Amino acid sequence: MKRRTIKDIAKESGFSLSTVSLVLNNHPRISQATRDRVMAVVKKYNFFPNSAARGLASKSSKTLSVVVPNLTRVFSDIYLGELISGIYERATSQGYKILLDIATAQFIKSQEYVKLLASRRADGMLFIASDIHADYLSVFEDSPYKFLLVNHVYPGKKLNYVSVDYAASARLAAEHLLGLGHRKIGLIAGTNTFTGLQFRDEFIKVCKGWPAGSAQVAWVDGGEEWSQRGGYAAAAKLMAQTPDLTAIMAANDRMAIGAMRWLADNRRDVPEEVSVMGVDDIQLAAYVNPGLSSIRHDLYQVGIESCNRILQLIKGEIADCSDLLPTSLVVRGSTTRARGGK
Amino acid sequence: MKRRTIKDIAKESGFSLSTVSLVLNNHPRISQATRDRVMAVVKKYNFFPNSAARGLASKSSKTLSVVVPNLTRVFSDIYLGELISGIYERATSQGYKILLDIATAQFIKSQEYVKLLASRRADGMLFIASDIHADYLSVFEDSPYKFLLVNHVYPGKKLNYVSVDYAASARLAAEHLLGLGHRKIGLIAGTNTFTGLQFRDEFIKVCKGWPAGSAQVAWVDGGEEWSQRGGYAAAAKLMAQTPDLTAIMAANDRMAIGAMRWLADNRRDVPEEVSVMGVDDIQLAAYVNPGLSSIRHDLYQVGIESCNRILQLIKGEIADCSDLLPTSLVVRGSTTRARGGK
DNA sequence: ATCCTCCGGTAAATCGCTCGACAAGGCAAG
DNA sequence: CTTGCCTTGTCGAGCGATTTACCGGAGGAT
Repeated sequence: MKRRTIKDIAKESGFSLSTVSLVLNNHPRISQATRDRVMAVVKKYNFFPNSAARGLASKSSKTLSVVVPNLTRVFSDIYLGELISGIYERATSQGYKILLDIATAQFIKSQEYVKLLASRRADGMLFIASDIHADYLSVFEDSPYKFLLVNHVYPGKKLNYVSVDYAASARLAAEHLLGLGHRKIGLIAGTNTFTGLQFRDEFIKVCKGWPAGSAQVAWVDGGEEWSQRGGYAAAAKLMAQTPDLTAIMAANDRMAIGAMRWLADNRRDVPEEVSVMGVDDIQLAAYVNPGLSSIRHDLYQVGIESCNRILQLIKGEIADCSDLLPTSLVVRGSTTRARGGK
Repeated sequence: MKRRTIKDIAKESGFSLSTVSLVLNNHPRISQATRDRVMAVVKKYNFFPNSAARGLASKSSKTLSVVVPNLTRVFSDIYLGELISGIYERATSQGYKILLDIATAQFIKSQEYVKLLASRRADGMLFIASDIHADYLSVFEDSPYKFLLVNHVYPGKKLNYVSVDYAASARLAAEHLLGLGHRKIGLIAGTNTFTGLQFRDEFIKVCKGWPAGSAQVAWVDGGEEWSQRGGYAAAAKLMAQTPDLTAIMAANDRMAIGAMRWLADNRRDVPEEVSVMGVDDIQLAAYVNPGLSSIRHDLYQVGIESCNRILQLIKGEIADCSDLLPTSLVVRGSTTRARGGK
């Protein structure tokens, strides 16, 4: 079975090269009759136009680059799943394909992030892998490349982004715990992203300034990976350091679940002795015992929106983008009124 | 900043178009001196050759298509994470990029799976999304397209595959439980994949034929998604149906964890009353309480191996491929000697 | 009948790079 | 001094589409 080209289709259908091309691109210029006759041949051979040739001539690859963080086994992260599903959904519906990359040391070092766009392998880039050391992203400030941070921000750099509003989440979480009377709160923070820092700072700020009586916050770092394991260790550290705290707030659900696990292993009842709260509202949050109170982050929606935006940037419909999406409180069994609270 | 081409580099460096091309492809034909002078200009402009043009001229996209199943939020699945990480690792080291797709209804219906290869958008396809209804994959039997099933098999079709040996896993699991004296076993099976069926059949066969006394196996379907939720429901059904069983075997860890959850909710002690066992040995297996006994499936390795194979197929180094990778038993706290057992 | 629009289709110039065939120059051997 | 070979670089013909400008003919208006 020899490889066919548009030329073969043209010959067989009796029309010109250009006509076939126009048909393949649904150009209105072509009459229905011609269209049908050409398509019959296309179907007959199950012909699909060469995409490299297409890309070369049209100067567009119809491809989006998606860069995810280099966590050890990265996709285990539910967080990414939602995001990518959302992106895929939008991208596909617009005829775009997704090129997947992991932000490994090698990826950064070899400048793959700019190579992808410079070589036109991708028309735009959705970057989910940002952290506070991603200084190399400066290339994209005022560049002609279409670039967007997904669920991240980079204060001080002019970079497009679509993200959940982490400061708002911090506020919701703090208000929930404070409202339950908690005044000694342990915070397991993620400090390797700007959104993580925003969350921590805002959370502490709200606790300090609470009208009904300021609360103490002891915070520890939950580790680079925001993992269950990290949350487990962090809880241990927190409880050793401040044995009398009545609530633990973790910057994501996985760390919160790790913390709950430590508390269970050490015979501390949740929520009777210690309330625990997470962020993201991953599926598993409803499945642990007791159910984990959380802040709902609709990452699927962030994926959809990010993709919408990057496509608009590519089409030139917008010049830049900085969206913050709202979040909401989800109360389950893991948080309750502080023991000994008023 | 205007878009540069290889021609600009040629002009500026004083060499011909072809020379620059050869330099960029590390062709040995070119002397070090020339190479250096050309590369200086390339670096100066941070030039990256247009990949569409490259693909067109070289008839190779240096891209691999990876197709994952259409579970609701697909990447939440740890299973896939390992696989994709392994694939990415290999692919990248060989200069290949990864094009990601989800096997949605639309994907199947529009024949994207063949379009990707026919349009040369990808040089080969790694298909992780197979199930027993994937009949459309017949296109790839004896086709010129480079296609490989990842961690799946398709009895009756001549398709390349690299998979963990599910029958061997079934044997290991059965022998473990039987060795602990279990004679009434509930099986939560996955019946929408051939590997799932192989596992079920082999498990039952070993139980029936056990030398020290054949065991009864009651099996139920864990659902299409092999999820925690499915495992939970399946456990309920199983215990209602056969209240006196002493062990539950689930075809993957997530269903096993769901089952454990049901047992906990219904005050049945694990493993004292009911032993529970899973398959895959996902990270979470060590994190539940008690730790989940499982069969270790090194999916990362499957990813690596799959990628190796598809690259060999592409290069024509091999003509077909059917690899089964070994598995091993991991004993944790969730399985113990059957109560009332001999 | 003449002129002017549309309408539907086509010719041909790209797009930016690869690679096999060819050429020039240097050097060793005959 | 040829001849022949080796090394290094260049020519130029594609690769398979897109897209702009052009063109012939059918109607409609004058």
